[in-house]
Amino acid sequence: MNRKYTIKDIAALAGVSKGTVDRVLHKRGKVSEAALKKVNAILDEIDYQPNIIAQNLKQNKVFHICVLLPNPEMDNYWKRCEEGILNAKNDFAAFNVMVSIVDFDPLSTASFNLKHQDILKQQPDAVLLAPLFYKESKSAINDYYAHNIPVITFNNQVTIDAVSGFVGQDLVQSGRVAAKLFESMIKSGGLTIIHINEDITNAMHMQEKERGFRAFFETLHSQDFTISTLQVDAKKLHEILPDYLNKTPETKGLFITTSKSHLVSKLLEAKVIKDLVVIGYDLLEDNVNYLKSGWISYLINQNPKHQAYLGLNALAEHLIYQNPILKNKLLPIDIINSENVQQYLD
Amino acid sequence: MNRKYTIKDIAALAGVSKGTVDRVLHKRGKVSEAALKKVNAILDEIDYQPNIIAQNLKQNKVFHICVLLPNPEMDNYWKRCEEGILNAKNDFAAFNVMVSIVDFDPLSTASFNLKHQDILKQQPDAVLLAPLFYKESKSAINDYYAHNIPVITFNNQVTIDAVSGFVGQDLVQSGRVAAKLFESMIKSGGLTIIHINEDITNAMHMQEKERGFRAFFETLHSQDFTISTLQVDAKKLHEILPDYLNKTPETKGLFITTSKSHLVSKLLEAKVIKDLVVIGYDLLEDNVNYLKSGWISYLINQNPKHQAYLGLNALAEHLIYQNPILKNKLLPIDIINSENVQQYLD
DNA sequence: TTGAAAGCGCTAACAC
DNA sequence: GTGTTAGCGCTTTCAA
Repeated sequence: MNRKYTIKDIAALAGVSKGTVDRVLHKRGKVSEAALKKVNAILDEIDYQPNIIAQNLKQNKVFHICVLLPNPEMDNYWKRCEEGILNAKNDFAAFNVMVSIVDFDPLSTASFNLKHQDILKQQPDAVLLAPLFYKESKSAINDYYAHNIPVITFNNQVTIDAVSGFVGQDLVQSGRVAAKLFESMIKSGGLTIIHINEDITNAMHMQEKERGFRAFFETLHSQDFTISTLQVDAKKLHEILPDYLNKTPETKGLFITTSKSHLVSKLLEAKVIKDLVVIGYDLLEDNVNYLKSGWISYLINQNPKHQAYLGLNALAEHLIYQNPILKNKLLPIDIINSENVQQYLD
Repeated sequence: MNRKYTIKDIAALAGVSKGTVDRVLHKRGKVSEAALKKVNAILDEIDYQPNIIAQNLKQNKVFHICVLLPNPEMDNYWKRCEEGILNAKNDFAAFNVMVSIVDFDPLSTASFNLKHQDILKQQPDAVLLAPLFYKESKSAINDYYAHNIPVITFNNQVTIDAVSGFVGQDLVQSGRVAAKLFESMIKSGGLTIIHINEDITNAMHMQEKERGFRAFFETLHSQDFTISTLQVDAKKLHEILPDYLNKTPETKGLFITTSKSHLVSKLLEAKVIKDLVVIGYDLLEDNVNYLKSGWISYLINQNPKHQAYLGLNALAEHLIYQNPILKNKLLPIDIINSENVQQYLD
């Protein structure tokens, strides 16, 4: 009674062979009206759950998933993504899922295109993609679609029907989270959104965060806050920022829309500019250190590791179990301070 | 070349039969010196990974896990645990893992003992346990240990060697997180820790949170804050709290150590007592509503659903794959405000 | 001490 | 149209 029904059971109950049951279940091959009825009658009564283990064993297929990822050596952020991918790879090794990471130069669209072609040639069963470059990614996704290869994107969203799913965060909402944190710490004054450009790949990210941030204060209808935006190149930060702060003494908070808040904190520390609330993104080592020493008040965790893990996970389960792929998997926007950071690092 | 080695391959390479390979791999049965050497020589050269799918299929075992849980109808908190359990149950249904939830009355140790005996009689393969009552839980865990049944506890920690593992949060650290949040919002004044007792089962929880909270301010070495503790019965809150606040006008913040912060907010709302920072626990519906309307500043998420899910997950993977059980799995201490609450509810 | 063979549940090729 | 059968990788029983 504990045992689950098998096709053998059903065959016996319906008075037909296992083959016929299989044909009914999967609507493959020809089945007579009479047999169809008998089998369906049994299926209606019992709760048949196919044994996926046996299914998998029989198929004995090797699934191949490619991951198109910015070179993890270039940026700690992608390193953490890689960790998530390796975790998932490990989890599914027993299910004959092979994972190859193909990395491209995050500063070069040419490199992206090249590596994309490499993957296409390999004819993988599915692709996980960090779509850094909007136009190129769109074109790549269409290529995969044409080859019937499901694609999940993570980190950056590319709105295109050819993509099977997305794993990431609501960036507009993430701007609102930062805004709310400022509002809880500061009663009034100037808040400056700082976009630190190292390359152009984050442009969309930064814009959406700014949008959410400003929207929050607009709905507040408060005259107490003034919001400004400062767009600055990472290399020029050390000249521009101190100057800016001198000219705007009413500034009480800095919202850094990328993971480079440690650059800002380093400057503030060097010039001993205290009493500024700094909120940034991502648990990079430098950021965490400044969080612990108080130069950064909060970090918002984009959870790159988990994003990548979930993306690969979804693809693997899709291939193995035919699980449908969620169109949009939005992860929580984690608020991190010096006291809860440790558990997020593990 | 993509295919993995099978015992058949090894048998062929070593010039023995599959049976012998199996005996060597699992050290079962008698194997001649010569055969042992040959097989081991092959095993040293290749990277053999047993096919867990086939292993599982062959064993065709149904695993039975019992969950001893406070009745989910009594408290929304346990309801969320139940959801996590059902999720995990669903995930492992394909692997012949059966999960039975056995609920006890969270106000009665007698009920706990009774249900524990019920489970013992069922002789499950593993047990997930919410050890509400310290003494009784300890005794129950010892019983399971005597029957060689692995036990994972969640939510409450019971320090005893007979337990296989624990999934939960560092409660002392969680008190520190709350303290840090207050410190970021309030420059000086009185902070009151409120323990709302409905029953005695949370006593340990509350004490540890208080310990972390006070420790944070002690290491601050600041004279700006005074910390007090208020222990109050839920039914008497409406008389005692307003009185207390009247007598201590310096009070700037309330730290509610249980999930009952909505009771406090309800009172503050009714009496229109604003400008008090309230921090509480858990994403119960009432709490979330007060968070959104601003009567609660932050909630700390204990993530009961995920705790239960991970506990069951660990037991299932232990039974299926013989995965070792982590002694202590500490979950992140999530900081929730009105802007990031949504994603945590999904 | 060892090999051969059956069988877990399912699929697919093959007779009839 | 339908039943039979072989086989996925592994375990286990049974002879030898």
